[in-house]
Amino acid sequence: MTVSLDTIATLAQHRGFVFQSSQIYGGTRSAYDYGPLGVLMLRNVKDAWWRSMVQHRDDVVGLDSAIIQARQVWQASGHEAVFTDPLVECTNCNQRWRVDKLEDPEQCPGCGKRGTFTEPKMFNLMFRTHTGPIQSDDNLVYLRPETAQGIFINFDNVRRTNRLKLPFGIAQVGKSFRNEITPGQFVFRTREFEQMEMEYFCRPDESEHWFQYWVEARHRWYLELGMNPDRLRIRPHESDELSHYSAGTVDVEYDFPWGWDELEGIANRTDFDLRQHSEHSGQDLRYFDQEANEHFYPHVIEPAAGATRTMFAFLIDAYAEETLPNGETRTVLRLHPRLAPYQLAVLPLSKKPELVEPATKLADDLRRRWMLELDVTQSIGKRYRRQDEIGTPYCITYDFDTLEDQAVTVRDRDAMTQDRVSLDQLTGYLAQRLD
RNA sequence: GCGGGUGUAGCUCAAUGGUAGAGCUCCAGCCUUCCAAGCUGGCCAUGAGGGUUCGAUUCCCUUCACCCGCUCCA
Repeated sequence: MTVSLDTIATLAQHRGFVFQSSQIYGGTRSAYDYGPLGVLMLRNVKDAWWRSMVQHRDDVVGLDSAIIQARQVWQASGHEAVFTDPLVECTNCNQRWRVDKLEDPEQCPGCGKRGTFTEPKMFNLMFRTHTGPIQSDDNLVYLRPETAQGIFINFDNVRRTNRLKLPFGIAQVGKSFRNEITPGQFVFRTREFEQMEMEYFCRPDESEHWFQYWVEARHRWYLELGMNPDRLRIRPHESDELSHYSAGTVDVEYDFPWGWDELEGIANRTDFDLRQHSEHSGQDLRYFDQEANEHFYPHVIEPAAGATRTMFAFLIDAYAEETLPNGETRTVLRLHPRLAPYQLAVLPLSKKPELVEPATKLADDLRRRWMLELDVTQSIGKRYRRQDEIGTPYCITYDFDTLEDQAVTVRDRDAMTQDRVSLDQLTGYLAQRLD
């Protein structure tokens, strides 16, 4: 099932997953706003990541560092230099090139013409602002372009206060900001985005082992949440596309409507960051191994995923249109129950108070445990379709028989089958399927 | 940012230099009651700004946004 970007973007906006930012003013393409369903699903993606990376492990702890950090952080990390690229543009073929990477500064590698370049323009991909109300170069700061550096600069704080021994990891979920030249592909590339990053610190001689370990672990995470294996792949970076800090990187890629593109990068950052911050700050960030009685810089394996684009990929992956026996088409999001915005919908069969009142009580009871929508309007079939389209795994129908037999109908999203379940067994029935 | 294309209700599409229509969706009421039924009514649009004109959604300019390509990246 291949879904077009248009179709999925329309569904997302129509059902309240994602809205274009500043829409009433014409919109800005830098960012998107997450609506009632989107915020639930995005949170579910981040929760699933956090459970897998922090809660279920005894070797990884969490962190939430500041978006505004000292400018020196970005000087030490190399971002201030690397994220500032002078570019020239060829007026003949309209391609753009980094000046420092041109073999011949007069000749366009694209079309081969000479002397067709514009003047170099500076592109700084970091958002700039100022601390304090007075704007000057003295108080220039950047919005973080990645969450990773907040982890590195807290490496010693976290290690010391939590008495951590190698190998161990520090995980963080949060927003980052990059002045991308061209945002696009809906929420895939935006200037404000959310990352899920973990830095795993280990002995240098174990870094290859942990690199392979995390590539495998991260790949499995997507599959366990129901992503189609055929649309997911692991792609090692070529040596010429490695970042300035990386000794090896593989991407986890998804087959998006426009082709394979990156969900997550798993990089071997070596000791680059800790070494840089030690040298720039004057603080000794080496690790002391008591048994070996030696100081050294740990190496770092970094699984860095985009939260917003991961949610987007799950949305695309779950989308299906199918023809029903009666010839109608239904749209259904086959989302993993952990990722679906609502786990349940409670649907009284009729609007009559004798059904709506007890159904509301049932809903209030169930929503203490699961995210749930109560829907009273329109026909039951229409409400099923509505829930299908937003991925709700189970609909609970409260009908006139319920008043007699104290049982409800539980309808399955994917198979469209129905079970009659007595009210006193309902929680167990649902827990078995949802938790 | 550059080149090319496109902007009419939430969606799909009409129409027009002179009061912008429809279907679906959504909401309310009636009826019905397990897979998008029916009837009645209702809400909602020419992306924004400027110009030409007696009058602009229509013509012109600018801008914003979207799509394709280049580029960038989680």
